[in-house]
Amino acid sequence: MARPMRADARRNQEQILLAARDLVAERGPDVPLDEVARRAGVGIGTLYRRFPDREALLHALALDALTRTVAAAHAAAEQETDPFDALARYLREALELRVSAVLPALMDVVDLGNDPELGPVREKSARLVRSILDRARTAGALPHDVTFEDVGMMLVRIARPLPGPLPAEAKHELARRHLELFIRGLGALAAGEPAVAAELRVPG
Amino acid sequence: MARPMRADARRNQEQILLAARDLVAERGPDVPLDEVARRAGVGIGTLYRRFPDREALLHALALDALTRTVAAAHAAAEQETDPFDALARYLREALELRVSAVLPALMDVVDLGNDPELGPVREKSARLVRSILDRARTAGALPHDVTFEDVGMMLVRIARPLPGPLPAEAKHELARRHLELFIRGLGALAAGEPAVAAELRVPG
DNA sequence: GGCGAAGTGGAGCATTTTTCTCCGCTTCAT
DNA sequence: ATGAAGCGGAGAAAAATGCTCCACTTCGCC
Repeated sequence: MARPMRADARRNQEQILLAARDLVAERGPDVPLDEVARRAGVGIGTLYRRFPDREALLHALALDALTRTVAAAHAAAEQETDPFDALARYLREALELRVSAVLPALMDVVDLGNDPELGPVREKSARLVRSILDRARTAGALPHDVTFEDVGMMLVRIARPLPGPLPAEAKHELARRHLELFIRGLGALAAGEPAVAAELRVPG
Repeated sequence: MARPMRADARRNQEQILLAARDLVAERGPDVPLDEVARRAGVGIGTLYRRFPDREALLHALALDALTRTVAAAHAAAEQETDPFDALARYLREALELRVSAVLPALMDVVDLGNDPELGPVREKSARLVRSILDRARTAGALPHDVTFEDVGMMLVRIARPLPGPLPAEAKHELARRHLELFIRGLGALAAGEPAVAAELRVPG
């Protein structure tokens, strides 16, 4: 039985993951580990104690991101009655969590699909998000030719911090703005589509 | 008088810029220069002869990208009569040129604004693109609250290659698809807006 | 409030990566 | 045919990064 961690150690571990999340989102999976340690406010030795090497850190980061995605998708589906609102809510929450900036950056390094620990969580999150999308589409709130992959990738594009001199918080504010633009665009496209609902109704 | 370059030297210089363009777009401004040389099909010595250091190369790359942007904006404005078509055409052409992937990557390293050689070209391109946007907006083909910066940044988001295992060409194909989605979204948003044209007409 | 287990930090060595020079050989253009 | 221009890439030098190790500090239990 693993005995519980000491309180300071847990705090440090959380800070490390948080720092890693931001730095990986901004600068990719190769960011020097001593920078992660510095931003987390711990020594490099502490980082290496908790995560024996880069891969261990990135793996933990991926698991964290995926778990939060599942929770966010769940919350959005449960708490919003309107299908389009549920979709919008999920997208906004995913943006705040930075998952769509972190996970793609990890893809080159961690095998999200086949890893025995990450794979199932990833599948679960995909299933949940897919169902949110399907519901929106069935309700006529999403264009028919916009796929799961399209939405996911656009979210990635929007979530990835732009290069440039702006402080990180300003960049994130812009990302929020562009996400709203995207959400509005989806809604407008769906609204302008000729309804095909008739074809879906049971004849007679 | 600088005498003209030997034909093979010119070819090599072009190949180097092309290779740098793709690699900088994909991997940022820190890509190892010998990789650039390899992709260009030249020796590292050749690269260093033409561009004494990394900054010289990136500077040349920026100038090239800006110049092409100006040409593209010009062509779009001249050759399309419909204002929205002109905007769409400019966006598509900018995507093909990779300028919106390359220039932001250079921003951290080259001062596009204040550089005496780059600054003016950049201003010219901004002026042209702004006018394309203004015309589209005046024609009611662009939502009012979507700014020059919004469009530019969304183009950057779409143009930057996503991380992941896909070959570069597949990534670019996806970027094209998402640009079309963006263009359609802009159109749909504008179409759904209450017309304010009345306010702009001369009273009486 | 004392004690041992757990945790910490960062100097510094090892390794890898990247830069850039140098020069003997090749190619172009006249 | 010739010489000026160009080429390539080995390898020395420098920079970036990975990671260990251990003297010191802190926590949490009694």
